[in-house]
Amino acid sequence: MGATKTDFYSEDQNKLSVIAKALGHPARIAIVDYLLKVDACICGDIVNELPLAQATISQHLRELKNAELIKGTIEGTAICYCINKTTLNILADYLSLAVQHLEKDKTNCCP
Amino acid sequence: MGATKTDFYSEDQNKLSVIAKALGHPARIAIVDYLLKVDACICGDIVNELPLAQATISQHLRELKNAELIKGTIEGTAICYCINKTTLNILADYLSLAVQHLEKDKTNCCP
DNA sequence: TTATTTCATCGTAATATTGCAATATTATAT
DNA sequence: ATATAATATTGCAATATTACGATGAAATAA
Repeated sequence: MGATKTDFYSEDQNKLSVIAKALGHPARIAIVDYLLKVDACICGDIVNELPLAQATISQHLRELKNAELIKGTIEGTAICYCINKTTLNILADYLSLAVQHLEKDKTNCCP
Repeated sequence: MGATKTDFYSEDQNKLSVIAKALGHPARIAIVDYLLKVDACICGDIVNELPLAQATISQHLRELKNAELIKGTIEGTAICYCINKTTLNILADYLSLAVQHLEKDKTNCCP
């Protein structure tokens, strides 16, 4: 056991969970923060920003890329990463709607 | 190896990753979806909604509670769960700001 | 060609997650 | 007190994640 029953859930649910999971590690939040800060697509100086080995950073970047949260293009010797707005939007929209829905809701149980 | 270096990251980064991680499983997205749908704090009929054993659901609920994404109060024999708007807001706000920031940004590298 | 630089991948160890059956806990009903 | 109902916890097996050193691949520089 230990394998997620992906088949059962809706596409949306699976997609949302993949995006959330990719953000579910402080290093990857830190990478996103950094990419937001430098605004452009500065690349692997991320290694200098985090206390992790290059191999580990590369692995985290791959997970962000698998979740389509970042995209990257080869730029000479380096690689240029930047945030994929579209994917970030999917989760952002879901949460906005959820919060909005809760805002309207009067039932204030579970104090 | 295999233990996350929590110490290095900011409180915000850790908090955000904990929330995202809790949403990083389709069953837990499905639980949140269900809690949003029923609007009130209907409880453990969640077991009938998902193809998982009661023990597994309980475990997922515990993780959502640890991340403070849901709160619950004892209601007779049952327990009444509902979404914790405050926590959902933390991630929602972060993503909204990120998207907003990207909107402004002209640099459209990484095509 | 031979470095050097930059990033990716492989192999491996430590740890965490997922899922379930079995059992425990807690409150209500009889 | 005993039974029932709803949820939690425990123990365990399967799998996934995290992190790193070592090595590989590709482009540039010497």
